[in-house]
Amino acid sequence: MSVTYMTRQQKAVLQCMESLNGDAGAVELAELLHARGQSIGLTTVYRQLEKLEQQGLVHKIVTDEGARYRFCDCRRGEDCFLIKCEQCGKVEHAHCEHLGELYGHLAADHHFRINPHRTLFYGLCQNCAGEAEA
Amino acid sequence: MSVTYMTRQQKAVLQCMESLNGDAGAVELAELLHARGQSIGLTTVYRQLEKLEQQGLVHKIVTDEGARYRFCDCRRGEDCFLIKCEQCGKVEHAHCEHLGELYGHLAADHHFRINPHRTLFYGLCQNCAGEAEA
DNA sequence: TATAATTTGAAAACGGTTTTCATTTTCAAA
DNA sequence: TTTGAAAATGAAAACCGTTTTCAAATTATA
Repeated sequence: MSVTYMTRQQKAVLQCMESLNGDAGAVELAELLHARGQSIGLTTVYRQLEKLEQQGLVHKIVTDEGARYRFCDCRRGEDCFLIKCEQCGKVEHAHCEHLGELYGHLAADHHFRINPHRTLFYGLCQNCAGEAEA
Repeated sequence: MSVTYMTRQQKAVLQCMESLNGDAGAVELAELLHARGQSIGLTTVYRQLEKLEQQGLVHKIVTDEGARYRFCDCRRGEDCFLIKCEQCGKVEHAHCEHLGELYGHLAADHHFRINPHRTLFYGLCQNCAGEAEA
């Protein structure tokens, strides 16, 4: 990035991701931008998302129904995780204080260095697990 | 499944998955079957994989480059996990005795019931992590 | 048999993503 | 300021894994 300026489109995508609560798909994001009066081609949205991902500002989460992107406001290290409910489909972001230990163990003893920001757990969320029991 | 017979194609897909060491994509599997002299349409391969998945015999793992399927020989409960190396792209299957604890904790204290067979960790495998350090 | 139900597979559709390429914008040099 | 090179944009087309469609083939049941 030896570039000194930011294009209108770059700013728009970054801002939109920053203000985003949760995650969004690329097409969804383009629609959001259009709704806000920003004219941006879908191709450019993809390109900017890729850049932001490379800079570590945005995380790309691949699910069974396409990629989702979320702004990384997570400065809490390795204790955050993403889970997609297999029933209702929602992707949630949560924290667990034991995750760091596990990842440390996986690195030290199993030689796997986990990237928490792309790792996606599948399972049942509280709501759906509750319904399943009832 | 109130059906008493198995079609030639059903048998072929099941056998192929059973004999598979590791995981394969649907197209890959169809090619494998053709190479073995089995004539099967790609559509049927997809359909059989879906059936096998519903029966719990085969797991579908969604990665950043399409779905992969693997035969479930895992009777070891919740200690197995799947990890895709972000560098070399290989999906590995490994075991960790601490995973069960974590999943228990996530269920009890965070109300998330994890499905270990679909959950995919991203990170670096031993090889690639070694190279990164050197 | 005859008929109904299931399975198959080629072709078409689908949907998210990437590529292409001509145009526009920006930067840096003159 | 021009001017020419480099970078960014975006519409259209290509891509690719997957799903749908539908007519033909297979199998079960009457």
